[in-house]
Amino acid sequence: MKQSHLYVPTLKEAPKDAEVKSHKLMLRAGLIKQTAAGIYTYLPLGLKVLKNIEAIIREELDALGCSELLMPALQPKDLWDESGRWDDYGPELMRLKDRKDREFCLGPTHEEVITAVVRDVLTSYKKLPLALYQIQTKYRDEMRPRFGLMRGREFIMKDLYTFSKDVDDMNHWYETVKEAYSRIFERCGLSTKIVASNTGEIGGIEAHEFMVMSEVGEDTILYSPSSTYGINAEATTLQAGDMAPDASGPLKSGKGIEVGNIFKIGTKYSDTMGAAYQDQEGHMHPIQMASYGIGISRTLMAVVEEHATEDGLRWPASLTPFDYHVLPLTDDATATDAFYQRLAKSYKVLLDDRRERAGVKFKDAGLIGIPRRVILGKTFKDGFVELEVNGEKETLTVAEFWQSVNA
RNA sequence: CGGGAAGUAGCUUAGCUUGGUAGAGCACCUCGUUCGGGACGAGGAGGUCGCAGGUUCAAAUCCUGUCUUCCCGACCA
Repeated sequence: MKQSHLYVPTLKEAPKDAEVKSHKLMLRAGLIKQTAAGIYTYLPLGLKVLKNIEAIIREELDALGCSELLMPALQPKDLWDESGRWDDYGPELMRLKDRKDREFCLGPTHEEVITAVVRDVLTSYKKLPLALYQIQTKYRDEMRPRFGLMRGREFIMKDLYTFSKDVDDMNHWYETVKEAYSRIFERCGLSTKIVASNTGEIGGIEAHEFMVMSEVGEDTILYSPSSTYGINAEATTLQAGDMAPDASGPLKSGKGIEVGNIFKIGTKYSDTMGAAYQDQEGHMHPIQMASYGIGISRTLMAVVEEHATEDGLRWPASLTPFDYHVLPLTDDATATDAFYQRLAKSYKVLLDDRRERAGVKFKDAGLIGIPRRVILGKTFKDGFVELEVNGEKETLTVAEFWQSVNA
């Protein structure tokens, strides 16, 4: 990909609206642009990373036997009346009317829709279990959007719903997805703590959240430094210094970014919306549901927050928008283009073909943070390139370079 | 929603106290010199000073209202 075609509007100075590191950097590196409070445009570079996160999620969930579908963002009030949440949800629900005055909302979550989608079909024990997920834009009319992608009014989320014949099977899915979530975040370069939480607006029996510990996090976490025990402070009367319930030592307190959550819902929606199946004896039972979310746009922000320096992004190999950033500093377009074409056969390559001075290219490359940088400079005509990986620079002959990249 | 702050060119901002019709840096266009870590010089383009009303001979500046954005808090799958 030629940089002149990609639209990467980098900024020397961050807009004054941004305060936290990740927000400033995402604006400066040309990943996002604010469109309204808590509403962002994902620019090409940011979108590429989002797609990489999504690909990891799809791989892990598909491996569990989950299937992807896509539900509408625009949802009729009728469904929310069935569950009772039209009245329960409060002003966070984005409500609107069509030209005939029929009421709708922009979905903050999709329990109602998914239940309506499956209830006519999942009427026999033979069709259970089932696990369906989507990646979709969600809407919440937040009182106070915050910190760029951290808390938006429109954000991208993966939501998964499982349908089970009994509590044991639901519990099995719950544990299986919990493990998959840990793998997903690990592959994204994030270390997460799993903490017990409130079941909140969705309702249900038990819930856990996946937290990335960070000083810009909005949740307060109590955790045991010597075990895996952790709990969201809003779900407990425990305090920092108290003995952990697993007796592993005194609890510590820290801030966390909630990047994922999992809920055992039980039968709240199957009861109110009539999702039931017949067992072998012909008896009716409500379907046991669970739901599982990953804030994809928030995960992007958490990755930036955790990995970036004050001066630039730093992408984990699994998420990087490009494998190589090629910076030609000479006028020999023919030779550099040939080099680029060859490398691009095997890798995702960003070629800085802009007619900019070397300093500008270096600064922008540092901002964008592609892990491997190839500099085609003064000595390129003599058969040398410079390879910079994680700030470590070495000079190679072109032949050595091709050998090293196996291309 | 309570408290605080701020809206002047794409970004950062000066000017506002003491009213006289807008200035800089970066970015952009032209020319020249530069040419490996955000170059320099000269010239140029770009602004309903968030919006509306009021005071005044005159408003970016004073007054009122309103919208927007950010921060703290409360709230929150």
